[in-house]
Amino acid sequence: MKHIAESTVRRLSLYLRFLESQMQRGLETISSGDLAALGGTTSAQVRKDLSFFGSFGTRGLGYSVPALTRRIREILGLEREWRVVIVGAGKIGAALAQYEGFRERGFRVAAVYDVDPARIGKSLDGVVVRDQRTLDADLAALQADIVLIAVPPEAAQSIVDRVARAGIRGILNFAPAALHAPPGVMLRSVDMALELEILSYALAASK
Amino acid sequence: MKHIAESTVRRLSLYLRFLESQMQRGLETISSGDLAALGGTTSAQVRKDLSFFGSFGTRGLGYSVPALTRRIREILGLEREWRVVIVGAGKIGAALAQYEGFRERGFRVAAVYDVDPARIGKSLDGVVVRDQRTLDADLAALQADIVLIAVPPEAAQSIVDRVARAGIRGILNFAPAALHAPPGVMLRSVDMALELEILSYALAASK
DNA sequence: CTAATCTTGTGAAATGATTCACAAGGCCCG
DNA sequence: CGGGCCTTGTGAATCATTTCACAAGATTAG
Repeated sequence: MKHIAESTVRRLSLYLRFLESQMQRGLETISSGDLAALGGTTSAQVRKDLSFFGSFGTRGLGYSVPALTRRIREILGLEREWRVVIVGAGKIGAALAQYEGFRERGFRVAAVYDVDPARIGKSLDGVVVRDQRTLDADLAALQADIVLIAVPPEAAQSIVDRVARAGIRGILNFAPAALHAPPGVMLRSVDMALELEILSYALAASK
Repeated sequence: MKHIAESTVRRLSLYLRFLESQMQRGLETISSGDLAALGGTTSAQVRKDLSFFGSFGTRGLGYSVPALTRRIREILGLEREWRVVIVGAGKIGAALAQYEGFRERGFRVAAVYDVDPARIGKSLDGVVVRDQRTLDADLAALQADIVLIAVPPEAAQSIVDRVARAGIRGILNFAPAALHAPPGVMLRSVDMALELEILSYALAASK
């Protein structure tokens, strides 16, 4: 299939959120304009986004809410459950381990790791923190699909290298560090301080 | 000034990180190629990014690390301290309140709010959780610049409305909800489940 | 059945971002 | 001091994304 822009995938996720909330209200159909209003975009953008994957709408009427919901979940790969391993059980790692939003959307936290003996053995919402030395060996048995990195920035790259070698193909990094992954491994970063700096720029520039 | 793309500002933040680490090592100058290698981009991109704000380099030599560091900090509005208020003291809010990365980069957590009596009064790294009912009235006295939203998704929009009315012009939202801010208010969202869904898409599509 | 009204799907146009390519400037060595 | 070697700064070209605009399909009302 042709390459799809990340911005398109991001919007599909948003549409899905909205569709799910509309489904709960029992709405049967929805137009591209309605979907656009939520996402802060335009109806043409919505139709173009969907058109990359086929044509799911009915002219004159709009989209079937249940059918489009199902189709987007399928496109995003959300039919299945994804098994997530968190590395780092500090403030951020612990908060992620207990975050409801992951479970709700089909991401199951299979294990949490740390190096600190004071943290190892503690339970976070039913998941016991394990010794990071066993991480590499455990990954296959855990059937882990995705690794979340929540360790100090100087330790982050070595985690990427280790889990990539162990066959992990998806990594979401929360450490404020610029990391590099080998080809075939998808690495994304969420950098909270950096997001604040973008706000800082905007506030300072608009003065 | 001409409008600057968000992707450019994002990269400037990354360059700054790298420059600061090079400064500690005492390096005097750096080339666009070196900066590019870190950010996973190209030397032309680095030069173009910087060229929007002036010309700071020396042909044949590169950029002065201290001078470029200072200049980027200035561009991003980071010479001053920004006062941040966190709304919501649940798992995520508490983790954000204690996050080192903010303090390190000049963002000072001035106050934390919650509605839950069980949380109000507790201390998070020296900041006492306050009653959310006093939020609107407190904001001016706190001289808050930026609000971080870490409340349940259904409560998030009303926080945006309240703090915008109180004069806040920068908001960073961590709730998985599509929010809308009035004109003149900069609103960004960090949606952790959505980042996982983008990974999910990539993993499912590459099969 | 026809007319009026919606709303999709999609080429084409417009806009935006990145990459290319090279002249110009500055350093260093002999 | 002159030649060789780097590296910047920047128009122009390429590539990507968004917006426009409209034909075509589908519904509803009379």
